[in-house]
Amino acid sequence: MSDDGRGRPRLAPSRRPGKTAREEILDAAAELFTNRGYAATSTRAVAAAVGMRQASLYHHFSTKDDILDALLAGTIDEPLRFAEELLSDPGPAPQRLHTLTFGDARQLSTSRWNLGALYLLPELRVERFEEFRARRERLRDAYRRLAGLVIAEWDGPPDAAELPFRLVESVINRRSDDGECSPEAPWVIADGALRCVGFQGDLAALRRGTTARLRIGDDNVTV
Amino acid sequence: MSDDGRGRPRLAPSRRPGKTAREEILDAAAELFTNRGYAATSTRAVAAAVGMRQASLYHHFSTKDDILDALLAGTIDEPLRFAEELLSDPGPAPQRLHTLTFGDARQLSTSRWNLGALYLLPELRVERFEEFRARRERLRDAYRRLAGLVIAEWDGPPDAAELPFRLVESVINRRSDDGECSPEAPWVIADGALRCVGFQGDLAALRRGTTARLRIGDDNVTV
DNA sequence: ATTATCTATAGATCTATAGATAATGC
DNA sequence: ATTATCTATAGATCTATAGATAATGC
Repeated sequence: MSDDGRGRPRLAPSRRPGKTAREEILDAAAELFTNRGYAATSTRAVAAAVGMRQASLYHHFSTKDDILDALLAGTIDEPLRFAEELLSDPGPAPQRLHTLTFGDARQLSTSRWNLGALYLLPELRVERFEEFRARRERLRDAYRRLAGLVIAEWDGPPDAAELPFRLVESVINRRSDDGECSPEAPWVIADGALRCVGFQGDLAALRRGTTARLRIGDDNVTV
Repeated sequence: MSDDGRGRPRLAPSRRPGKTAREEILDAAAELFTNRGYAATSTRAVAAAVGMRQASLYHHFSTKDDILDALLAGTIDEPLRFAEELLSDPGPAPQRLHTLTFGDARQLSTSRWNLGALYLLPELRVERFEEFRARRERLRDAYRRLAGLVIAEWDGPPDAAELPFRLVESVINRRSDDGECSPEAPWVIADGALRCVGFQGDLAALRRGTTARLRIGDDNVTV
């Protein structure tokens, strides 16, 4: 923790990754919320997983909902930024859609916890989470627009514009069912997204373009 | 209720569809579990939505988990039966996969409550729901096998066998996000599932075959 | 003085059980 | 007698707050 030494010491030693107590709490909450459910996880259980007392959580978060919101916000900001960057990019639409779907599918499949499983929580249908829901809708819309461009270009099925976003989300279900998602899956999903919207060009070329854009293998991976 | 008149009368008049108290409870629970979450819905709330006292639920179900299990079992049995029937059917694989994906997508999109949203609940990861999880895995496996046949036939991507099942599930997410799913969606999903696995034949012909098999428009719709 | 923790607890739940009651069936 | 409801409540939570305590910073 960056606040190391400040404040009364904990009874138990720290047992979570994270530079700050806040990060430790978020890591513990992510594990419990995704594995046991949000409503089913008590603040006491989160505190125990961090190695602190239940009341001490409230020094870092005002309510349990605030913990959930911090987790959700952390998953959507970068994908949304990248999607809107790609949407205003001048390159060929199929390549952009391929890169977006692969990038997001990979992020969802390799993140430490399967936080995407929280996106459909009925608990999010309240004003408190309006901002998160709005950002996710913007991401969904970026997918639809990009897919629409490919559909127009390849004379694909007009109503299929929704499918690429949903194929990417399927990573969440696979991790939920199997505990993991194979490293090939994001590629298969990106290819599948293009096929769904009627693209019949060279998928291998799109894979090369996506590899180049995301600099896979470099240290500069940004997604 | 078929037990009409038997037992002490309720204080409130019945306000749910269903011939029996059990069915009324399941309808109320389905609405609340899907709209507010399972753990977040109290047995008191379910009882209030039925128009009875909290304790009266326990005359029909021993535990809250039993209510959830009854709801889940009711959604999986028929799709599983139909999937395994199609798997052992002698017809062309693309037609069978098209019919299966359309049938299930339509069922998920038109059911009274979006019960599919309960499939990923972390609460289901306990012994109590093992049977439900096993049945759902059998359904998933039937999809994978049928998809594998089409992939072999059309030299499609070997790893895409998982995608049709996930595309069908995307109906759940769309209802969850939008409150509904367009009547065209099941057709778009069935076509998309075939495209994903490399099928490049006549989709319009598959649609006609699916229409015939499911007798859409007849009174005999079985899925 | 400030910070991060701790102990203790208020007040509001929640699930499930015990036993009474008000119908119909026989 | 049987059934389906009711009232009442036990016992176990759960979230959040109040106020004490044990560190470091100044």
